[in-house]
Amino acid sequence: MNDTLQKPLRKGEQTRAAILEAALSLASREGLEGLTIGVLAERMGMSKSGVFAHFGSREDLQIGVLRLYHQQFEQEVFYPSLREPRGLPRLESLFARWVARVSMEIASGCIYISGAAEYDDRPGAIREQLLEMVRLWQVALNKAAKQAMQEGHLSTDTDTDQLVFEMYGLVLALHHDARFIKRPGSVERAKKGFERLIFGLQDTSPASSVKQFEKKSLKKISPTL
Amino acid sequence: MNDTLQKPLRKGEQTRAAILEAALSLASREGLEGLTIGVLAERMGMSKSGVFAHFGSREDLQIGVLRLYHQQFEQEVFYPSLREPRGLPRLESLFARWVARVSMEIASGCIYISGAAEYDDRPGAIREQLLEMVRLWQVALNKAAKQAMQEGHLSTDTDTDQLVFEMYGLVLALHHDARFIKRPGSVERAKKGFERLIFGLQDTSPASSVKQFEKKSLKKISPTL
DNA sequence: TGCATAATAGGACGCTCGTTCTATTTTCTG
DNA sequence: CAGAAAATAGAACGAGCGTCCTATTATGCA
Repeated sequence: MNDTLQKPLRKGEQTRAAILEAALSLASREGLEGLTIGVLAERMGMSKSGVFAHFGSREDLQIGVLRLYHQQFEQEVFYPSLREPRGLPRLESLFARWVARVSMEIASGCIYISGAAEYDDRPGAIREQLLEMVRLWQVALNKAAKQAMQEGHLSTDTDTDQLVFEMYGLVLALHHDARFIKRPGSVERAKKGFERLIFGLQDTSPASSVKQFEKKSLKKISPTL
Repeated sequence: MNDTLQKPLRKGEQTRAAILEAALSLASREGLEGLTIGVLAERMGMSKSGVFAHFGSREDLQIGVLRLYHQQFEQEVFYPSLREPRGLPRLESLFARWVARVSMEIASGCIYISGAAEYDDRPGAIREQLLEMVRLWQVALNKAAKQAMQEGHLSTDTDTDQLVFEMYGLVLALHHDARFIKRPGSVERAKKGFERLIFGLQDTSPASSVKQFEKKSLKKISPTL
């Protein structure tokens, strides 16, 4: 069998990408489960079958949307924070960028969060995909927290699982209050909660005073997010 | 016009109540938007139209479910806590009973929380009804927190809005981790988070030491929830 | 420039949904 | 117990859904 069909054709992938972007925008507002091929086609100015042909099924389309969101999340939140020095600065950057993204998404919605509610106990490939991404993100936060411990920025007996749990809670509360209740000031509350969370866990022993100072100055280097 | 038709007939209201209970159970699992008259009828062993006749529309059915849930929530969480002395004991009771209820709902789901995600920005009567209930609950928490301040159980400069925000975050994180990720230990994390939250806000001034003692002993009077 | 092939349109399918209409059964009451 | 009224069943509707099939159009390479 000859494998001569290697180069992907341009037009196809191009529209496929455009469809995925529109689908992401739609799914952010209506939920992944509310994403419908008919509406998507209408928004794209295409026929239903024309849109459909780019994906084997609706489920594949939804998973595509999920992957696109994950990619954007990595690009906007995760990777930039890796440029911060490991320890508290990086952890703070992860949280700050996360909050910044969610607060920009107030008008549309975070798919990690809305998806978690939609696929609570609806088994299938979509749930698996979403679960993997959320787990990955929590693991990344946990790792950053552990490094902050090792660097002496956090108390050595810090329960990092607990810390990540509470960080997640703050962002969930932000999403809830800002998006559902439409209450202003939620972003500030999330940030304030994080400060309180970290402040209670900071290593205040004399041995770590130098590193505390390091952290403070690092904060000045990396400006507001 | 004579108003002779006053007494409501028994059978009708009876089945209506039974339908609402089944609908609540269904909506807890599938979401309010996933609640379907066909499935509900099947579960009730009735015809679709038979079920439908008890409600003017699907929306009315959904609002009925919402009201039933609210009623149960009040009965299980709110009213029993009012029997606790005002201040920190009552606030603690509200949170503990709230957590207890949500952790019992892990298999089914809390409609306040899942509903908030579903009706993020889907306008209509259902959203309004849900919003009113959630607001009411947050106001109740806020009031309890303010009373705890007045009683001297919490520091006088406590930001009660912030406190409620973080309490809500803890429960949202519990719901998220337990129900979506299916991670064990989430209930303990929520409780631990609350302890940390309160501990940092307790009034530790000498003048309030008596009230602190009162609080401690009161805790012994009202046993585990 | 031609031609294989990819991309898209159009229509039809079976299904489920909420809702309505009409007929039948059940329930309560005078 | 009879008869009015309420409760329920059954069938049908129009709409929207995902999906499939078959043309038709557009694309990119020889």
